[in-house]
Order: sequence, then structure tokens, then C-alpha cells
Amino acid sequence: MIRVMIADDHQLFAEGLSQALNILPDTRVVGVVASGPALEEALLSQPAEVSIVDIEMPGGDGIDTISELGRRTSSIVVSMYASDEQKERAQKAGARGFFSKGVPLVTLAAAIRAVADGQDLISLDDTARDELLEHYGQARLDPGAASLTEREKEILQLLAVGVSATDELAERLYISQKTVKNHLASIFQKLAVSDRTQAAIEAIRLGIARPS
Amino acid sequence: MIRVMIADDHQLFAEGLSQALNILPDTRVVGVVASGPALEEALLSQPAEVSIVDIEMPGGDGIDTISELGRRTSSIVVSMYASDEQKERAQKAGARGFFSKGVPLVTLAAAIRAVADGQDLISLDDTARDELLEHYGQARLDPGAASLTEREKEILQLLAVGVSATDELAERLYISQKTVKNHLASIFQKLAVSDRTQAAIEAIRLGIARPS
DNA sequence: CTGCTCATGGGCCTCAAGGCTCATATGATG
DNA sequence: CATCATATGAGCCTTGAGGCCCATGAGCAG
Repeated sequence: MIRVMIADDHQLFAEGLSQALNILPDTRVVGVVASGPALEEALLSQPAEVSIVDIEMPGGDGIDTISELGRRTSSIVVSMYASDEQKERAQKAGARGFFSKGVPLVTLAAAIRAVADGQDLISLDDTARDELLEHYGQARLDPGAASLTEREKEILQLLAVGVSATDELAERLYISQKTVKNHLASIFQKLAVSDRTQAAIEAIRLGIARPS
Repeated sequence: MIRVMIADDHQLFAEGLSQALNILPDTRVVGVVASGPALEEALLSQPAEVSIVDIEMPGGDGIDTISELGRRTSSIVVSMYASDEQKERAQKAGARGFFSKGVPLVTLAAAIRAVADGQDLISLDDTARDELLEHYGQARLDPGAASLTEREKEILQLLAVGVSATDELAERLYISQKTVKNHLASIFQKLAVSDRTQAAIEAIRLGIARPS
């Protein structure tokens, strides 16, 4: 689980991004602040592997803050109007990534994983950066969840949309009720749970299935 | 369920907001576009009660688009740098709400509910507007979910964090297993489900409980 | 060719889960 | 004061859920 701090004075942006990152199975937003100084303070009481920092903030430039942070967190700078000049300043201040707010969410998510893994995206050229981001495109699941078979994931997805009875699951999948129970038993072991209710919740939490 | 369309050229903002609104039990984002013309086109194939429109977009001002939309959707304008002049233009174009991107997410959510209910927020003074938003602060739950008692919600919250066994629920709540089963039976009726797995999912979907 | 995983299925057993009806105490509300 | 909603609890009964062990055929890798 990568802990992320967001510093942006536009609450709609910060809260929206926060919710979106919390939906991902491997990132968790541990704080949202609206200024550079507030970010420094928040990181003292709540450590975070990665910080998303906006440049345009009241009470001081976001980039100035980054150089103060040092090794407490890895910073990714996001800017409304991304310019080469801003990028250079961000790089000098020690930022590990630099993106326009026009990039897709999946790109930022990949960047967060890359940066949390020790990569420095800002000093790469665009081609090398995109290749690296490709590599970090998928969330890394828990060891148990990663070993789920396709059929098991299928069952979890049905569970998460409310198909919970054994006979209904069997009908939907055109297999016998016994096979459904066998798959479920295997799922319980892999996810370390003891019944289908916990399995459904875990599937939602891990991002394997969506509720509605 | 209020269907919402988002028009904003900053993908990070649009996708983040989209995810955040989808988490709410009574709003669903049915489309995300990056320009005014794209919004008009999207609304033709996918109706939406409310549209969130950014002013600053490439290929034409967002406000110009609104006047074209007519009664197909109710528009809420959001702006990075909200000015009185922009607000007046938005009002003349027929927008029902006008907000800076600095407002909290809950405010925008309340505004979406108000506008979907036929209210016109933009012509109100700030005090009257805030009063109205207060009134729309809570998501209106399904008729069944609304009649859940405190104890029943408590049980649903435990269910959603993985406390699924009757004996564990009884221990956590300091009541007998029989009472737990009685409460659950009542929950099943109110939510129109048939077992605790479906109840847990429904609780998450309705926003009564959070998974992790 | 020999394991290996995966999907399919069977049998058996135990207990938990869910359906049904009912009772009691409490606090709010008309 | 009478009534209603809520929280608590009981008994009884049926079936579904989960635990355990095992078997077979397909497909794939060494």
C-alpha cells in the first residue's frame, strides 16, 4: 500500500483525486492539504511515500516546498500549465516526476508506483519515461490475490454484484453447484477469509471486482 | 440516481471528480469529455440531468456551449479563477450553478442534487444559496435504506469490514446471537436482499458503510 | 512422457444461516 | 395514557454453506 499526500489549493481537484486514488487497491491517500507549509507539517505527523504537489498554490510556490522536504517523501509535481521552465525548476528542487493536469489518471497512478519504487521519472526523456510507466501500469496485488485463477476472479465478480447463492452462481457459469463450492473453497484459502461475504468485500477492496 | 456529465480538458481533474461522484450513492457520471462541442455530442447519445462544465477549455469557451444545450441538461459551471464577470456570463447563458474549483466536494455534490431537483442556484445570493445547499447536503437514500435503524446500520458497517459471522457480530455489539439474526432479518427485508453477502454489498453501494 | 495447474465433478458430514412466530422492556410521541 | 418504533431475546425448523477427501480430463512445461 503506497501512502500518498496531496497538496493542492483547489479542493475539488484534491478531493476528487483523493477518492480516485483510494479506489485503487495499492494506493491510499493519507492527507490532503492546501499549501506548501501545510504539506511540510502534515508529513511530520503522517508519513507518506509519495506526495502530489501542485505548483500554483497560495502562500508560496509548491516547488520551494519540495526542496525542504528532502528524503521524507518523493514528490511528483503537477501543474495546470506545464512548461519546460517549471519542469527544470521542479527537477532542481528534487522532484521525481512532473506532469500536466491534462494527463490521464492511469498515468499518474503508474507514476506514483514508479516513484514509490525508487524510480526518477523527471530526468528521463519522454520515450523512456513512457516505457517505464507502461511497466508500472498494473497495480500489484496481494500475494494471495495474485494467484487467483480466471474462474475464481469470475466468481468473485459475480459475488460483488450480488450473485451470492450457490445455485445462482452455478447457473450463471453453466457448471454444477459442487464446482462452485470447490472454487469458493479455493478462493477462501487464497484470500485468507472464511466465507463468501468476506470474499466479496475483499474482492472489492483489492479492485478485482466493482460493487455496482 | 442523478446522471452527470463532466466537461473539462484537464483529465486528472475530470477523472478524479468522476470517481468521487461515482462513490456517492445518488450520482453517477455517465460521460467525461474535454471540450464544449464534445459535450454537446455526448449529450445526444447519453442523456444526463446535470453537466459540470469548466470555463477554461480549448476549442471554445465552456459558457458558449451552455446556451446551445437548452433544456437537455442543467449546467453547473466550475472555474479555476472564479470572477463576478464570469458568473454573470454563465447566468446569462442559462447555467444553474457557478462554483470555483476551490469549493469542497460536498458542496458540489449538494449543488448537483439541488440543480437536479430543479433549483436555480446561480440567481441566489450567497446566504440563500448556502442555506439551500445545506438542505441538499445528504444523499437521498433508497426508500428501504432510509428506514434502517441505528443498530441496523451498525451491523451493516461491521459486515462491510469483514465481520460476517453471527457470533463475532454478537460479541462486538454485546448482544446475543439471536438478536443479531433478528436485526439481520429486518435488514434483509428493508434492503430487499436475501443474505448477508448481498446486504454488505448493498451497504457499500448505498454509502452506509465503507469497505476498508 | 511426466508432472503440474486448472476446471470440472462426487460424497459426506456438521453447523451456521435464514424463515417464521412470538415476548418484553424502553423511550418517544400523539 | 395509549401507542408505536426500537432493541432485546426465545424457540423451532429447513436448507444452505463450508470442511475434507478424492477423481478425471485438458492443457502446458520441463
